[in-house]
Amino acid sequence: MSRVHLAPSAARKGVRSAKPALPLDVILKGDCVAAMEQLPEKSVDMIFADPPYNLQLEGALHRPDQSKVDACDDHWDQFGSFAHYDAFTRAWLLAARRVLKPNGTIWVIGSYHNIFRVGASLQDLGYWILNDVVWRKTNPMPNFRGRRFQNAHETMIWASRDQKAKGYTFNYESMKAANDDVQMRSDWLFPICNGGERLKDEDGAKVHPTQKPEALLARVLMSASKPGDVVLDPFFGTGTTGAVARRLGRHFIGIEREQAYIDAATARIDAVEPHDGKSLTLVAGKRAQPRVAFLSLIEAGLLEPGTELTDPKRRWTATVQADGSLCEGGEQASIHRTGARVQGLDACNGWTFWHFDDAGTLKPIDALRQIVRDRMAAAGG
Amino acid sequence: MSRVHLAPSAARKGVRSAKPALPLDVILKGDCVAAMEQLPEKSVDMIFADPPYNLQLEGALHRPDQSKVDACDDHWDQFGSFAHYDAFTRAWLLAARRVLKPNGTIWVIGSYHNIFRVGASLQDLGYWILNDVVWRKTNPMPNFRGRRFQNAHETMIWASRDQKAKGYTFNYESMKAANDDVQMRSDWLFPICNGGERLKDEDGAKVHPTQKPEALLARVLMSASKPGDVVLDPFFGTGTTGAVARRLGRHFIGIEREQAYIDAATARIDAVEPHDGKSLTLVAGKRAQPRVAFLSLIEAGLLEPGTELTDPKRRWTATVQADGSLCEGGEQASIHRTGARVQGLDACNGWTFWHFDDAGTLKPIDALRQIVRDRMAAAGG
DNA sequence: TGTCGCACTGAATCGATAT
DNA sequence: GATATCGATTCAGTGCGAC
Repeated sequence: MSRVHLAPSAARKGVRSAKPALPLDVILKGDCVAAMEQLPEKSVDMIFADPPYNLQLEGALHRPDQSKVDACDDHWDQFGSFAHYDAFTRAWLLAARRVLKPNGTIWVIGSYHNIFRVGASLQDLGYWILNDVVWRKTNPMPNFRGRRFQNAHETMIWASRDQKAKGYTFNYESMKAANDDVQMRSDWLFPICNGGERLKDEDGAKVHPTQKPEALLARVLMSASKPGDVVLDPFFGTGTTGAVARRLGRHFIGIEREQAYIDAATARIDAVEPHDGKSLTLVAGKRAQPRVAFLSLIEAGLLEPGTELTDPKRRWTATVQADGSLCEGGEQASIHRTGARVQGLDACNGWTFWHFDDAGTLKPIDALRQIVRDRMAAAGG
Repeated sequence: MSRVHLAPSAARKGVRSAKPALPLDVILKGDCVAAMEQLPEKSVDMIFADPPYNLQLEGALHRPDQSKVDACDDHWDQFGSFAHYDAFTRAWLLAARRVLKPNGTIWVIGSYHNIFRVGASLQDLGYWILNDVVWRKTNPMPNFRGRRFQNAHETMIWASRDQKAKGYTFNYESMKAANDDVQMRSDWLFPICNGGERLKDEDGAKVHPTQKPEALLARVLMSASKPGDVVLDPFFGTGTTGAVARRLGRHFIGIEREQAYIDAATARIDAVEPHDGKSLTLVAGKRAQPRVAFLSLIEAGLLEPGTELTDPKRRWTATVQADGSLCEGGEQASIHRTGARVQGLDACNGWTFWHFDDAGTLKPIDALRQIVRDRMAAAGG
C-alpha cells in the first residue's frame, strides 16, 4: 500500500502525539478494508462513506430527444447479487467500526438501491442510528420514461458506534443558528454537483461519475465534527470529503483504489484555501417560492373534487378532478393547459386564471395556494 | 376470524364475480399473516402497510429460536431483537406477496428504526423497488434534547411484485398535470395528522399513536391505483387507508387485531362520503389511448398517397405510400423507421416528427391521428 | 456588453404489443 | 418464450455562440 501525502502544512501542524501511527491528510491507495485494518483502532472521530450503490442497469437509457444517458456502469459498482453486496458492506462497516473512536460517528450516503442494505448492516453490526438525513436535490435528473416518480433525493444515515455512546459530537446550537434559529431538520436541500465545482478532464468529461457537492459535505462536517477532528473517507473518489475537511480545519484520511481519482483529488485538495472557523456560514438552501402542486389544495381539503372553477368573467367553467386535473368539455388536463385551451392560447397561468366561488365572490385559486404555502412555510423549500 | 362489514352499499356494488372469495370493504379481525393466508392469491391491486416498528409492541422479545432476550445491552442482543423483527417482517411481506396481483404494488411506510430492515426484506423476497418516497412533515415533533437533527420525515418504499412486472399502475400524467406540468418528485410535503382529523376518545386521548394523515394516503392511492381497485392494509389501525379508499372510489380490505381500533375505523369509514365517480377519472395519456395505424389516416381520406411529409425544419422530405409506409431516398419503411433513418438515430416517433403542409403551416401528422381517434370515439369506440 | 437560443448534462435499477 | 415493431418520454441548470 502506498501513501500519497497531501497538504503538508496541514499535516505538520496536525500531527498528534497521542496517535503517532495515524497518518493525517493523506490518501491511502488500495482496498478500503485492507487499508482500514492497517490503521490504529479507535483513532478517527468521524467516517463519511459514499460506497458503491449497486445500481442494476439493464440496457441503455435514452432521453426523449434520443440522446444517451451517461450511466454509472463502472466496474466498481458491479456486484453479483444482494448477498455479495451485503458481504462487501459488512466487511467495510466492520473495519470502519474498529477504526472509529468510541464516541465517533459514521455517515453513509446511498439511494434506494443500496441504502436499506447498508442501514440493516449498520444495525446488525451494533452501530446505533441517530438520524437518517434526506438530501433533496434542487435539480435531479428527470424520469425520462415517465414510469416512476422523479428520483429527487438520496439518503444519508448518521450513526454512532454503539447505542450507549452518548458523547458523540453534534453542534446543535450552530446548526440551529444557521437555520433561522429553529432546529435543523433531517431533510436538506442542495443542488447536485455541476458547473465549476464538477471536476472534468481535458476532454471535458467528468472525472468521477458520482462526485458529491461540497455544500453537502460541509453541512455534515459542520454539524457532527469539531475543528481538528480526523475524518476518514474509505471511498474517497475525487476527494470532496478531503477538500471540505481541509477548508473547515478538519484532518482527513482518504482511501481510494483508482490512481486517476487519487491524482484528481490530490490536485484539488492542494488548491484548497483553509478557512478559519469563524468565517464559516452555512448555505441556507431555501428557494424563493417552493412549488405547490394543485393537487395539494385538494389533499388539504381546500377544494373538493367536483367543484366548478371559472375564469374572472365566467366565460368558461371547469370541474376539479380528484387527481389534481381540471375537466372541461370532456377533456382533462392541468389547470394551465385547460386555461390555455379554452382561450385558444399556447400558455396560461392557471393559478390566476381559474377562480372559485367564495360566498358569491370569485377568488383565484392562487389564494388557496397561498394558504398552503403558509401552512408549509415552516418546512422550508 | 371474524369479519366486520362496512359501507354496505359500496360492498354490494363492488362484488366481483371473478373473485367471489375476496371480501371487499371489510375489516378482518386477527393476525395479518393468518388473515392474508385466507385470502385468494393474486387478488389485490395494491397493498399499503404501516407496520409497527416498536419491538415492544411485538410481544415478548424472543430470538428466532424462542430463547428470551432479557436485556438489550450489547449489540448481540440488539441483533437478536432485530432478527426477531426481521422474521416478523419477512412473514407478513411473504403473505402479502402471495395476495398481490402480478402487476400489483406495495407501499410500506416507516422511520429509520425499521425502514432499512423492511427495505432489505422486500428486496430479499423478490419485490422490486420502484421509488423510495419521503414524507416531509411540515410540523414534526421537535428533538427535545437537542442531541440530533429534528426527525422531520418518514420514508415510504414503493415496490412492484417482481423485477419483471412492468404493467403496474402509475398515473404519471395525472401526477404531472397536478404538479404544474412537471413530474411529481419523490419528496412530498404534508402536515402530520392532528386537529379535527385526529381520532380522539372521550377523554381527548389519541385513539391510535401513529394515525397517518389522509392527504398522504390520498396521494398514494391517486398516484398508483385506479378507481375500483382493491387496496389491502394489513395494519389497518384506525382505518385511514379505508377512509381514503372509500372516498376515492377504491375498495379496501383492512386487517386489524385490536377491537378498539376496529370500532373506531368502522365508525370513521361509515361517515365517509365517496366522491362522485365523474370526478375520479384520471388524465388519459397517450399510452392509454387506442392505437391507430398510419394507414388509417390514408383510408380515412385525411392523407392522400403521394403527399410529401417533412420534419419541422424541412430538412428531409418523404412521400406517403398507399400502403401506409413512407418513401425517402428510394427506401420504403414505416413513419418511425424512416424518421430514425434520415436522422441517423436508433428510434424516432414518426407521429410527432413528420409534418404535412396545411395552408402554409406545418402540422404534425399526430393531429390527424387525433381526428381519427375522435371519430372512433364518436362512433362508440 | 447584454440577451437569446440551442446544445448538453446529471448515481437511472425508466415498455407494450403483435407475431 | 423470443423477436420485431410500434412509438412514448425530460427538469434545472450550465455554457457557448449568435446577434
